[in-house]
Amino acid sequence: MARYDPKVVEPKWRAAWAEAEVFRAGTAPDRPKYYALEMFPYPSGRLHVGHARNYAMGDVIARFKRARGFDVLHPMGWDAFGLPAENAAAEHGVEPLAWTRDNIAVMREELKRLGLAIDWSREFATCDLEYYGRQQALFLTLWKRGLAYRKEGVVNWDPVDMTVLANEQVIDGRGWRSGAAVERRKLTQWFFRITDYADDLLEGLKTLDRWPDRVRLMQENWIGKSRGLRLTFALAGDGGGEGVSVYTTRPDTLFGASFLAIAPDHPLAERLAAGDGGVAAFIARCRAGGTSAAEIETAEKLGFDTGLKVFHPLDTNKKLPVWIANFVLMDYGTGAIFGCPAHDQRDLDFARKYDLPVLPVVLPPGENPAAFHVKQEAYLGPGRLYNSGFMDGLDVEAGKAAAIARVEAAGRGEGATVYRLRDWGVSRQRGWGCPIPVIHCGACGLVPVPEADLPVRLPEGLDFSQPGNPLARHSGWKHVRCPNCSGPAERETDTLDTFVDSSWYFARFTDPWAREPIGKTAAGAWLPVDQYIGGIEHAVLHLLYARFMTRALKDEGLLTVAEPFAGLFTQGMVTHETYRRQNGEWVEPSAVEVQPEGATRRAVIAATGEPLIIGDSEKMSKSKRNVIAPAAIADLYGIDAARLFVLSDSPPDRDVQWTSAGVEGAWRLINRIWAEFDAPAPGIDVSEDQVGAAAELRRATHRAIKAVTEAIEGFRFNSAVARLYEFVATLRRRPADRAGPGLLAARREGLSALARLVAPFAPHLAEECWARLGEPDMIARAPWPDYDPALAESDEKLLPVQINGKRRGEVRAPAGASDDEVRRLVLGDPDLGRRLEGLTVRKMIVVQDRIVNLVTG
RNA sequence: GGGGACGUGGCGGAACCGGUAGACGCAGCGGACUUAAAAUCCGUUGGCCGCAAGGCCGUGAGGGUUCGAGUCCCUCCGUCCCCACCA
Repeated sequence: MARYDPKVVEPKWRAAWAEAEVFRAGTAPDRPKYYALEMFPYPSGRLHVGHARNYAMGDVIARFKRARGFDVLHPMGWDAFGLPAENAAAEHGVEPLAWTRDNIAVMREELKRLGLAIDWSREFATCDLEYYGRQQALFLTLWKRGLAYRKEGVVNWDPVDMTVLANEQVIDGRGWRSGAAVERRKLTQWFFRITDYADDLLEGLKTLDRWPDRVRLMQENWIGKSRGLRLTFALAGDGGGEGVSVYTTRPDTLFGASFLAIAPDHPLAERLAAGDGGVAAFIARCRAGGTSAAEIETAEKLGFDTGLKVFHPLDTNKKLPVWIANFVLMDYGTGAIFGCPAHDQRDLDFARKYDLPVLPVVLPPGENPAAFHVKQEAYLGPGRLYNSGFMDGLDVEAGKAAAIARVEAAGRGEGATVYRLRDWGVSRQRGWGCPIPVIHCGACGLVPVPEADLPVRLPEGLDFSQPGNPLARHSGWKHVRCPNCSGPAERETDTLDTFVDSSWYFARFTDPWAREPIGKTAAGAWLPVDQYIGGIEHAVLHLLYARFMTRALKDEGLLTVAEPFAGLFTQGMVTHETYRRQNGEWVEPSAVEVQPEGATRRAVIAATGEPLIIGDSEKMSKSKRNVIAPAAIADLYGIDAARLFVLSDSPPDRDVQWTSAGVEGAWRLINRIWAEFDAPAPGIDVSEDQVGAAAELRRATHRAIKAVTEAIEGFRFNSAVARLYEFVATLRRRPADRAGPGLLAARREGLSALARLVAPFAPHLAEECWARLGEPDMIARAPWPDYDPALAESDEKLLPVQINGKRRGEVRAPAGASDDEVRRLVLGDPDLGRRLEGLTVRKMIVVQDRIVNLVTG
């Protein structure tokens, strides 16, 4: 009996797959298409088992669908622009391109070692000129369509690194890399007009029935649609102009307004600041405030009374003061609010601080108008309007409608829909990204780089040693002639946010050889992605940007679908225990020995015996030194064991804790499976009834096929692996292989099914088993086993019998037995009869093939 | 502050539609093989009572609906995630 040796078997089959190009997509036009995709990795340098789990999941789907008769597209590439390469360049003086290419080379080999069913012929990196050059063409397309534009906006500015930071790069008000307090700065930046699609993106969520509810909800909240009233308050006195436009979702509380508040960035505030040092100083004070959650939580409400007054739009006898307030945001609504302190907590806090009137206008049910007062808590609940003129007596909803109607009739405003979603700022002051293909000409303004001059190539030899944008510092690159007037001009030195790179790569994969950015025929044939797999951390940003880009490209006629990802699965992480020395230094798991000690365990450094502190199981990270590399596992047990383990121990959308004992369990399974194929005929139990044994084995086989198939389809890989364990245990019991053609055939059927059921999880092992069965072709090309539903069911059921809901016995009944049959069996059962002595059966509930419950009086 | 998810043995988890709670794995315990150990194999393992047959309890806590609740409803406790001065 030959021991299974993954070190020999695994490379052999990987070479065979590559040689035969089994995973090449688009080779079977008669088959339906299936596009399986995992979010492509950032080439950070090393693969860890978290990657392995992510790609193993996609691989199970890809291999399963291939076996089920689909022409599967399962590509791989690299999300290759980004900061780590610049950091490496700054710290070690290496070119970002060289650093990235080296990392890709290492990670590609590591990925290949996972034995993934990937069409490697389609591989590309976003830092390839062939990719980002075409992205520049797409940028110009968006610009032409009015979906890209420049505007002055307030951005997160890192004063040390001298660059704009995305919101997600600001952690607790500080730059994630420099640690410097982030400033809010006004800068002219490029934006994508994602807000044009706000409603469409929201509506589209309803069609994504194979997305997790949680992700759809997060996107819905992020888009943040609200219905309300936009109205203008006319300024009293001179200097009035057009008045102040305000947005509210509570027009019903209009009569409770006691002040107007505008954002510090509001044009009116800036106009006032120009002539008043006090205003200017207040605005500066507001800008200094941090944006972290903690700071917002504790931030004091600050206000500045401008001295201006506005008329109440529904009651011109009433004038309201205009304040500048730090809690009003310029980029939501109109950047101005009316304050109704009685029914908004923030307004109330503000009113109490600055001694402004609090007039309740919604009377809670059961309250007396004379007795009801708002003290320190605003009233947000339902009720009847009062103190509200023509709206008195209406409920909140009717009041909203009435107020909107009246304001519209008076020509002072209109019902409006407002979204929380903001346009996507895509400018980055970075040197390692896709250059924005635009030229600034003193005479002609913004000029697109002509198509013939594309791509705009990143220059080599950029200086990353200083903070700021190396493209802007580069001596020659930015100086060009204007394509229009041939006068001296400058290139745009901002590069595109790397989220732009990842918002169309899935379309490029369908035809990476296309001359144009997107090969329309291939994209039309392959998209949408049938199953997309990736981390929950992209629930909003990447997944929303990709949905926007797909819509924009559809409107341009380049794509035929609006939704890029028909199915989405968000996988959990792989975690590992952390170990640290008494002095706090982290120790990597390979140096640690963990021993049981009573009910708990103790960890020591294996070499020295030095005791360690066992920490929580956490996401693998370099800083905590708890990273496990798949290669290390492959050396010990083979990559199939690692694949099996990361898929088996937890549901795929939950985190899984990596343990060496767990991998050893998977390794045991591999050896047990191999033993069945390697030694097909020992172990005889002659006393067994062979006909019965064959039937039982066939039942187990068809049951296993059914269970594993359904588990894979339902993304319950952990359950699928559990069913494999069970099935192998059944085969191992090995009733009698010696004689009886029925039994030998049943066993052969079982082994053939087993190999194919195992194949998505442990593909190398499966190939070896398949070959051992004498199959001439590879299992990678074999069809998924079918099951016979009749065979998967047993013809006799063991029905538990409950008396008053407690299990008290059981009866054997033929499958599908009628209520009456079961009744007779239950009443005729001597054990149950004894239990029912002295009791009257009032009711008998029979659930076919499942359970019986007797209710006694 | 708003929104959401989840609480099941020593551990990871299973139970898909309300129908035998704890599948499968890990760890533990007992045994076989071995001079011995490792590996492997067999058995066993929710708690309590009992020699046994068997009984009682049990899915965070409390209540409800139902013949029947881990699953549905209400209240509470705990953990985690997302968003957040969003008008």
